[in-house]
Amino acid sequence: MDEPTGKVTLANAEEYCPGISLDCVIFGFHEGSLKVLLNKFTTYSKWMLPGGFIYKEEDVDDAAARTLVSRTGLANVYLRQFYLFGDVKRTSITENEDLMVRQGFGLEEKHISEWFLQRFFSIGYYAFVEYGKATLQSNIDENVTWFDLNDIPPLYADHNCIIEKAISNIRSQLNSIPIGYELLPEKFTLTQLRIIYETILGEKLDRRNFQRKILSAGLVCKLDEVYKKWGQKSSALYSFDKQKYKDAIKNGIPVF
Amino acid sequence: MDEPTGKVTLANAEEYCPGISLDCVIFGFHEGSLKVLLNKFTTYSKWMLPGGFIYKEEDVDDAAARTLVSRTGLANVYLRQFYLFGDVKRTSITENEDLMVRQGFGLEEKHISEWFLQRFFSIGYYAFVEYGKATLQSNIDENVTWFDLNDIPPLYADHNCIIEKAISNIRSQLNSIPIGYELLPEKFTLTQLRIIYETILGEKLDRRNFQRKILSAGLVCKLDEVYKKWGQKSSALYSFDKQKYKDAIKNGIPVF
DNA sequence: AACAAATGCGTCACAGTGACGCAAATATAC
DNA sequence: GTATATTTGCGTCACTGTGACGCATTTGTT
Repeated sequence: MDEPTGKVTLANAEEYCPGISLDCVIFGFHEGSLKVLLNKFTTYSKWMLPGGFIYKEEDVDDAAARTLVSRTGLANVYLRQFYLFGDVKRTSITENEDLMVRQGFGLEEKHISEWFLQRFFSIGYYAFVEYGKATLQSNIDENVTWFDLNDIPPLYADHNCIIEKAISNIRSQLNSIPIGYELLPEKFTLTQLRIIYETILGEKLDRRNFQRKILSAGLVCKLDEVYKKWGQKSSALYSFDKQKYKDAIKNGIPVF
Repeated sequence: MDEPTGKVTLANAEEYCPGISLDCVIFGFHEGSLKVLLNKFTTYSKWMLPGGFIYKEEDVDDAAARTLVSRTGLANVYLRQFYLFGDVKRTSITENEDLMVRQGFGLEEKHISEWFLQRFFSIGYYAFVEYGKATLQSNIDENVTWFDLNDIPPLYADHNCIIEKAISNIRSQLNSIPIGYELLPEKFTLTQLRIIYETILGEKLDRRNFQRKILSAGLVCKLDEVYKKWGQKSSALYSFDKQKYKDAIKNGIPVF
């Protein structure tokens, strides 16, 4: 399984589709690096991807959006299904037994253990959110925190693999994914945008060539303001042209 | 649900993961056009994508490969998962009731109807097979036939949408998918290869530019033989360089 | 014999790309 | 205060890939 939202979830197992869950790789950008949102049950040792189950009369995309709202408070977020993880060994029964017991259930509670300890499929989604707008919904049962993408601990089940797969998926489609538009605040510098691309691609990009390419795409426009304070020379701020962005998405024109 | 392999399947429902199935969009190339493999129960009116269920201790990829073997006799085929179809309304209960009755089951048979008439997820796979090597496994209960991609009838459930989604998916990744290598026989003409790309892209390509581009990729090599008989002038035959092809896949170099 | 269709080979202009140069602005070290 | 490192803004240059298209040749059809 992958990620109930507290003890209620397991107890209400019969409301959900059996044997299937979803996990979200939620990306944010802050202080020059990409972040991923993770959560952890206070009773359990490992961090997990924010996930959830699917109600019996609920579309999968809706379930994913619900999962996102429940962790970040954000709706209408860029959210895409990218893979179904369906190997038998992707979850471990002993790991799930441990989790179940720590959540306060006895292994002899058949209606729960039969539901929870079976083989689970998980639908992978990735999302881009504006870091500053997300309000992390931690509570007594669950911690929710951003982790630097370069500093992810060993996670529950195959969740490390799910993150890897999300990134390789994004990388291969980077030309048509509006990653910067979704991750950055309204005003941003081209260096910030470039770092996002460099992180996903895993390589340095030439600053001057990157700038030329971005500007020639015509989706960003230079503002009069400048961004000071950080490093050395003050740099120009840019903003996305929302209309041209919508046209680009609609017409399938490469975003980058 | 999507496609049992005869009456046995429904009767043995408890062997499979509930609520989830898989469907394969199997492409072939013959006589200048792309084909898709469809099958139909002799007792039922609509054609379907070849699909199947997943055994409780079986990886999803293995289940997809098993489905492919059962319809074409082919193993080790290029086969990729591309999407999970998870909308509540993707199947219709009345349509499935009809199918179930025509398969010889009564709606009052609870263990079957509860399993079969519930909401179903379906995992989409696409495959490329060499048309001439596939041996279609029709039998008394089921017909298996190639359909021209431009001549697909209205199918069971959302299977027309699944085909559309497969094509749009392939189109967006055409640069890194070895579609020609998998679909064509060992010796082929560049015109055949070009038709495949034109069909997927839905547009005409300039013959001379296409040829230049393919040859510059270095994955095909010209043979001494020529292909006669078809139209007018005899054309040169080409063949894929298997070693360079493997390197290209391994190193992630664009295939086209 | 004229014509249509397909192939093989080539040209040409243009846009995009990678690599890199250099001056100006700003913070830190001495 | 001066030197140095870092980052930004603007530009150059050579090369490649691409789209558009020309034209002779081969072969089947009328």
